[in-house]
Amino acid sequence: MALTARDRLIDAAFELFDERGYDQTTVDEIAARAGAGRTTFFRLFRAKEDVIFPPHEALLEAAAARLSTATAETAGVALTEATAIVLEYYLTEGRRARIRYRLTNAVPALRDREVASMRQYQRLFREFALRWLPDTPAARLHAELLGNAAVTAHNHVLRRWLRGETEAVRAEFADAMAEVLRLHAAGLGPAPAPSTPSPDAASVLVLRTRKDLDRLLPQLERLLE
Amino acid sequence: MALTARDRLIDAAFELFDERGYDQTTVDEIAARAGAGRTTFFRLFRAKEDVIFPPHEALLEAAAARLSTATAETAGVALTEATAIVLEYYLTEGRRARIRYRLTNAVPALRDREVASMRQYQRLFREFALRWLPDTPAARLHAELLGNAAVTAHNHVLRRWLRGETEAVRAEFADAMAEVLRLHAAGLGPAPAPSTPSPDAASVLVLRTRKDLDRLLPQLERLLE
DNA sequence: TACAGTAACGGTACTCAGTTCCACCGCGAA
DNA sequence: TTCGCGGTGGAACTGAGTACCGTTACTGTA
Repeated sequence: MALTARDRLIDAAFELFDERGYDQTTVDEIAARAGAGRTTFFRLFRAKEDVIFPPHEALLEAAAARLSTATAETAGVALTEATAIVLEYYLTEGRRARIRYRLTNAVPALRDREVASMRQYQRLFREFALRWLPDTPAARLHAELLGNAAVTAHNHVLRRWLRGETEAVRAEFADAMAEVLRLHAAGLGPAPAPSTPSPDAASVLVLRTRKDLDRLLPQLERLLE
Repeated sequence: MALTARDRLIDAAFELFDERGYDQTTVDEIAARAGAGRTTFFRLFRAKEDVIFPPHEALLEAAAARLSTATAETAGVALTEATAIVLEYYLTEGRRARIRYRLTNAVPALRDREVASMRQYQRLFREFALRWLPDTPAARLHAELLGNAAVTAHNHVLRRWLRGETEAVRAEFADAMAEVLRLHAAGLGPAPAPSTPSPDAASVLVLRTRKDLDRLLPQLERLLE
């Protein structure tokens, strides 16, 4: 099966933006290289900028679906994993994520769009946090802070990876989210301090191979003594 | 002294946007009502959107100036007051702040611009927080979280005021910033919360006791094989 | 096979934001 | 007066985004 027009347009856009830069590329040129018409481009993408951004609608839906299964006890894990869905998408993008990162740093319009799209996730997470909180002004502030903190942790770790500062993205993200949840522990759900970690907590470990475990075990035993 | 062309353009823009809406108003119409030319508009404002937004450059400078006087002991107060400078500007705007709030809620392009401009403050506050923190990955995350939290607290309270949900903006903002600083106390300045464990690997693995490790180890080994 | 309905496609022309170039005006200095 | 010179506005241009419309390709139906 041949690539869809949508895929061809995305390919063409990344190629051209990478070669000449964003402002130096017109929508006509993208459409031409993709063998499509201008009209088709704007039917498939609301604006020129949209062609290089992740499918945030789909990611938002996936994240919302993950959140919908949470209980008060697993809220922290759910938030972590919902955020991880977005992170995983970026990780699968490889080369494109790097091109986009360079472009968003260079072109103000793209950076603005990127920043603005984060707002959607913040809202989703805020509404999620509000489920477990009383309807008070203080709680609404807490919910907003937590939602923004989750997105901040995500972006922070993602940017480190995009800059080549780390390979252990998933581990760092788990660390960052754990820290976020610890900071906001007072405001969300039952405090994680008590000695019964939920069974889902294992998913936060981000150990991928047996070697990871061997490496971490000595540290763990020392810390837990 | 007559109003400057800049002031007349701002007045005209608020009037027209308020009367007809943002998309239904062209730059030519704004310039015409202000008795100026199109060229003058674009010399004074980089884009159509900019004409209704606060002078963020000046506010950023003022905030930075306030921050520059801080010591490690007064960092929290400095951050609060620097953020308050921005809040105070909005409070002096009165009617215009309300018009802008309605417009930014209705017009995606304006909301995006508004969100993007917040990023400047986040960066300023992050750099400020980094002054008092060691140069470690964990500290950089803390700095970013704190910077974003300060902006979040500001926006949260400001929006409540814009929606008419409160008159006690300054008091609520002080409360919110106090809460933010309390949450991030572990990461900034002298910690008022004594017994908080430092963020280590231990906080990620929700293991709290040696017994937890013994219990989970068999499962882990099985999973990782 | 022919035909009708429908959905996607692509071309054309339009509006308007933003840029560039240039001519003009007022004003102070030599 | 004449020479700059900063501020101004007009005119033309590029390109994003929209509206309209004719054409093509793919369905199901007779």
